[in-house]
Amino acid sequence: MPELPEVETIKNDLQDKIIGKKIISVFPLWKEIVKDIPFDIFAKQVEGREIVGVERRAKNLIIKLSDGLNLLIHLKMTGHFLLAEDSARVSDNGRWVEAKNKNLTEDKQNQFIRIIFYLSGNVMLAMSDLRKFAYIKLVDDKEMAEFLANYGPEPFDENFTAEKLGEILAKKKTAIKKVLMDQSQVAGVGNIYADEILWASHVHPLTAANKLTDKEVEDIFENTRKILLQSLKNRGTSTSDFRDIEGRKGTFGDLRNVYRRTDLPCPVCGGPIARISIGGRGTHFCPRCQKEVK
DNA sequence: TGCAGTGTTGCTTC
DNA sequence: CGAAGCAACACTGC
Repeated sequence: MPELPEVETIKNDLQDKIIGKKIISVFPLWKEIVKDIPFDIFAKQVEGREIVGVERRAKNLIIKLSDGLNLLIHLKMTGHFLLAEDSARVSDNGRWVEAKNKNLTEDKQNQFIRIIFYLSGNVMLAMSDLRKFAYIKLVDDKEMAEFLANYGPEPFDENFTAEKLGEILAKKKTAIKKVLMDQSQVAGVGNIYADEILWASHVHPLTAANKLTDKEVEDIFENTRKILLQSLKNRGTSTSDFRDIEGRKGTFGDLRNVYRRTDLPCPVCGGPIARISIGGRGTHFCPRCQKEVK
């Protein structure tokens, strides 16, 4: 589940590897990954363009192309990129075949390649996505700006403060867990980090957002930054599908305290972690440490 | 073995 | 209009 730290990891790696390269050609293994326009039109539009930047906003990855066009990419749950340098080729079943990149395909998660970009300098950029939820859209700068305007503040934006978060939460009377995961309120937090942030803040996930004390809001704000940064330093969470552009797993999963730890002991009090469903999502918390529901 | 669970977003329904 | 529910999909685990 690529959330902020996972998409940021991909962004950073891609910035080092693909900026300045030209898209020579695009090879589809599943054409429908490109939304809104036919694949052939898409291919014609992007071929020959230079990659001039890579950015992230919320969980979106944006690959900026020359002359104001952008690849707007959402990885949804199982999407990830794989980059291969030198003489890589692809077989018609979507698997990398050249020996140099064999380590990438031995991992089952890497075997669902849907599209490949052949770049200048013998670089091949593939997008893998087991569940076919991920998409690529071709948008110009104006459409991009309009789309991104729907999102809430970025956790690491210097203008985002505990006070700003407090103003957002005061307007919502639903469960804090839902608000944290709502991309139009706060950008980049998904199920894994919402559970971890609330545990670290000693806040029960069902607590109404507008009933939180100033102290709790401050804790949630601080822990959001702290946990996302810690995960970023660990190159994300790979408890299931996430891989970086070299096919490697992130290590934050080893550091998690509650997410997917149902019935295991809480690292602080030793009591069993509980699992409930909030908004249809599995939610993990410690009933002793996160007691109060207001 | 069949079927519930998994998770993000956006569309539909209330 | 806000909020809840579900579909999109494919694989895993019980």
